[in-house]
Amino acid sequence: MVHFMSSEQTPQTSSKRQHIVETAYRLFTQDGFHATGIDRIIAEAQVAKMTMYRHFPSKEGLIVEVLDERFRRFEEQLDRMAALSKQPEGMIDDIIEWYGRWFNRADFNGCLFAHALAEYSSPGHPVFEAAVRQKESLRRRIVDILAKQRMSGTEAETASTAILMLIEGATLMAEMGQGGKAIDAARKAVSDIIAAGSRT
Amino acid sequence: MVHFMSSEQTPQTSSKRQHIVETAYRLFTQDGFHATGIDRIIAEAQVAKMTMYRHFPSKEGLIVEVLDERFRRFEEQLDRMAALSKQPEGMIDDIIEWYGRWFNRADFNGCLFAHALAEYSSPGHPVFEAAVRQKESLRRRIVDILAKQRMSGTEAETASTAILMLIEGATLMAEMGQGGKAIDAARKAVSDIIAAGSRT
DNA sequence: TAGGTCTGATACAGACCTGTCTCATCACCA
DNA sequence: TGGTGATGAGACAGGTCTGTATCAGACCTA
Repeated sequence: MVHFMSSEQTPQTSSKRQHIVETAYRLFTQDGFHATGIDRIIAEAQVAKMTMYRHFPSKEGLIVEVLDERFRRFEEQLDRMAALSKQPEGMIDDIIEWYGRWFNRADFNGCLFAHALAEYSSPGHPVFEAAVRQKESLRRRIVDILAKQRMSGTEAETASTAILMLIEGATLMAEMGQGGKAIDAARKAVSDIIAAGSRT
Repeated sequence: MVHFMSSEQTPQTSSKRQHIVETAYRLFTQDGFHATGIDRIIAEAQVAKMTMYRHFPSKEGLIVEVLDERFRRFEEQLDRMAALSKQPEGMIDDIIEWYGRWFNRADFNGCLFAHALAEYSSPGHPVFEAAVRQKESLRRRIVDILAKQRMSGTEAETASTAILMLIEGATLMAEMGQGGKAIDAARKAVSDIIAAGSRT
């Protein structure tokens, strides 16, 4: 019964592989992508270099996998949050508060996807595309929530863009140590935007 | 008449020095800070390595100088814009449109200050601090404009934070090729926020 | 026990990194 | 003309980078 490492995702993911991804995530978040070397990752993950290169084709491949893995977790958490709240009215506020709690975590260090855009800014680059996926998905979720609140399609497109921008801007402010103020302002701005959009 | 290179800013800035700063700015913007090596900068600026190291203490010092220089240009342009428009009512819209024109430039590649925060995320780091200066200055300008529109102090603090977040978020969206949509949404959101703030 | 797989450890190649040093040359100015 | 400072060119040191190769041992399963 010969079995090769099936490409991409194995049903039962190797624990070594997962550990490498988690360590890389932590280091990429702390120090950035270019500033974090493979040697550092394998040292802190306590695996051999060849173990890492057997699981990932290259550092770039590892970065994409880290982003995709974080994207999956992001989706799971938002799905869970959506399942909990019954009516759509408070869901955007819930997302804002969820970001606020994230900002207060000791290991918060900005949005890894936004940082990936900063370091790999070429459209078409696998890292760039992985980052864009997350931003597009978040905006799509906001559009759906606004639609459930009976906002019209064109209004929801515009409002969701504004709300996404507020979230991204708030994350940037949180990197500068002003997360609390940012969340307060975002909460109020979202309320103003939705009120204006529903008033039409 | 012996004259040393006076520290920091010489009245008549060396043209070599300025050329290095401009080349470094272009490369840092295109490829990021860590991904851009000194060798590349001096090759494209067509100066010797020692010329660069005589003008700047280190790569980090060059980065800070590039950011500070861009910050000065940023301030100058906003000052000029403020001097042109007579009444404060349209000034925030002017800033939004100004960002919109920037997004459409061929050499647009996101905000260098935001990228600096992504790559140097430690508070206290000179690069980090240089980036924070620009964001704080922009918010301060918005506060002043809102105050001139007779918005109350506490309202203006919150609204300016929201508007800054919209601008930063719009810049991120523009990096993903959605600058037009972002500007439209920002324009409307700013209008909603100011209307709600003034209605109080 | 035997064979195959995964892993750790480590050396290595080749490139690139920052920063220093030397030396020849050029421009300017007294 | 002679001196002075700025510059160009390039070697160099010492480190780090990504990625590959090799070999010995651990582990599991037939």
